[in-house]
Amino acid sequence: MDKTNHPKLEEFQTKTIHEFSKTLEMFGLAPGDARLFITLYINPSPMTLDEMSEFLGKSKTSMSTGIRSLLDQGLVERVWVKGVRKDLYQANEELYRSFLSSFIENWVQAANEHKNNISHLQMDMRESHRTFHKENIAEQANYLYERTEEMKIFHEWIAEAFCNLIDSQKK
Amino acid sequence: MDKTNHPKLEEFQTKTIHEFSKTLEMFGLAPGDARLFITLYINPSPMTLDEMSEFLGKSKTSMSTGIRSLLDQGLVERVWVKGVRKDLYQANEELYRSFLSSFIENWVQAANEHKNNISHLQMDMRESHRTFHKENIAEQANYLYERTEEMKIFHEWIAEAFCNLIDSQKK
DNA sequence: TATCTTGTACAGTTTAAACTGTACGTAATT
DNA sequence: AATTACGTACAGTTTAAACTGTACAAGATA
Repeated sequence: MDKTNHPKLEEFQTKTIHEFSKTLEMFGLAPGDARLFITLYINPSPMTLDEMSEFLGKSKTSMSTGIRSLLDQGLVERVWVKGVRKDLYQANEELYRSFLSSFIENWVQAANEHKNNISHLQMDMRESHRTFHKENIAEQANYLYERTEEMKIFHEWIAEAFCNLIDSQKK
Repeated sequence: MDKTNHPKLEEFQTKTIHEFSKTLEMFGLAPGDARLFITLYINPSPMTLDEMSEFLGKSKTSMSTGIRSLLDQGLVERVWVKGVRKDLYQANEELYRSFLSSFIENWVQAANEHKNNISHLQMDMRESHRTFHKENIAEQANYLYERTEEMKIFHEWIAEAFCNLIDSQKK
């Protein structure tokens, strides 16, 4: 990490990565991506793929795909330094904002989407209502329908709760 | 699912499972566990391992380990029906409560734990402060320390935000 | 223009997770 | 007491994810 490094410092860096990684993984970030992100996060200056590769002891290809993934999630940004040919990357400033937009906003969006999909399912089910009644499986069908209704409410609650979380951070 | 079933109904059940599973997976539930949980959730009566096995098309062993996992997470409960030899299981009532206690409470706990671990790391780092200064890596070491400080605040925020989420549901 | 560098696509490999079938301990049935 | 039924431990298999090395395209350098 950076050019020179010291075994004791590196130990702390590794431990920090290990510890903080657990939290990010908890929220769905892949372990490898988490380690890569934190590596950038705790390094004072932007890093090249080769530097990351050396520090994490993984191939350059892994770093390339990992960085791509982090870029897509908005957790990392590319940085330009004139005179430097290699690509340089750094962790986006402000952990909260990154976290919020990368995870929580995605959850809200996904919750709404899944809810809509369930609504469409319900429409299809209503169309089959007569058939179910004829075949004497109305009980099961109705039960399923009730449950999908609960799922919709659940999704609404998720979306609302996490929206509030976003607002509470903005202020 | 139950004794008799109908292709059309089964199709809806499968689709419901597929759809709702995405949401539960988003919060860290393993795909297999999610499907199993939802199977129980949408079935009007408690199910045996054999019934789950047949419905999901997976081995009985898988069901056994899956159920164990769901029991540990408090998402499923065993149910007694006199005269029935086989173990019967059903999804815990109230999606919210299950969800809250199984996921969010765990997150809060984990966030606090990780924060404590980082605090301990910081103590160790302070002890190495002189060494770092001597070896001219004070800048990197200080930067790392600053970042761990931010991580602690981040963890506090996580814990608080999710605690509020729990409270907002209780009322 | 010819030569190096750098990032990434791709195929192949390693590693880990999910799943299955058999075999056995325990408890119910006869 | 003998037999059957049930759940799960365990070993082995299949499947998917993570990772690597080579090769190549695009851009910089000379």
